[in-house]
Amino acid sequence: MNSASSTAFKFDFDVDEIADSAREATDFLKSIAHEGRLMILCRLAEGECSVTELEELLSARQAAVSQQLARLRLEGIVDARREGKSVYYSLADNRIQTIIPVLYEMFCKTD
Amino acid sequence: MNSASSTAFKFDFDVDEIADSAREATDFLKSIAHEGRLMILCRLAEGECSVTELEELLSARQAAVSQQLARLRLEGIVDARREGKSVYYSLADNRIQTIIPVLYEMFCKTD
DNA sequence: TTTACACATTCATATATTATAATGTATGTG
DNA sequence: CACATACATTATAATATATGAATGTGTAAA
Repeated sequence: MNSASSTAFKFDFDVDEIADSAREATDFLKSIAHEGRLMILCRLAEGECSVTELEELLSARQAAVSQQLARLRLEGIVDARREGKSVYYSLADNRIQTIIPVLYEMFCKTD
Repeated sequence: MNSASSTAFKFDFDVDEIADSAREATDFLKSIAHEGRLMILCRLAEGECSVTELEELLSARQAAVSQQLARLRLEGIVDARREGKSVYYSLADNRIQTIIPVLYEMFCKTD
């Protein structure tokens, strides 16, 4: 009697399935739940840009920015493209495009 | 030349302001970026329920559930109401109601 | 090919999060 | 009152995550 989808709650699918989705969702949320990464993603939502520009935007050191970018890259959230000396990053995951406006509405609306 | 809203990016508000919003947003995201907490919030989105029910839903120990609930309570995300022996939790933050359907759409849609 | 720049990676350390176990408190029941 | 149930809190240990310093790599220009 563990993952019984018998009664008790109104979910129309079983608990394991919810748990899987929850896991995916939290992985995603964790990767954007970081001040620097979120700012990077907000910036990238407006179009690709270089590491240097992100470095200035965040007033952070290059290594720190690069590290966050690496994480986002590994998770398939952003893409990197080299052009000359610079590397340009852009969004690779549509879910970011979906959630950014929602967050913007919640936290950046001046009313 | 720190919080210069001079040029360079297309943001129509300055960097400090973005950083503040980003901070608020990431605090919020962090509090929902946890498998157990997210499942709790999904459940509460359907209506209030007791700790025992949550305990069963998550197949987690009471202490663990209580701890996550405490965190959500402290952050003002949920409310608790005592009725007899049981304590019933419910959502106290509209932003949860806003974001849950978005996440559901992203991660739970069976297509 | 040397130098400089733009960026990535590695590693050590600090910090935050989480699970577990033990204990405490409030409520209801016989 | 004695006891069971429902939940909270605390301390602790394990683990994950972030930060910083140093070093490595690829590219371009001289």
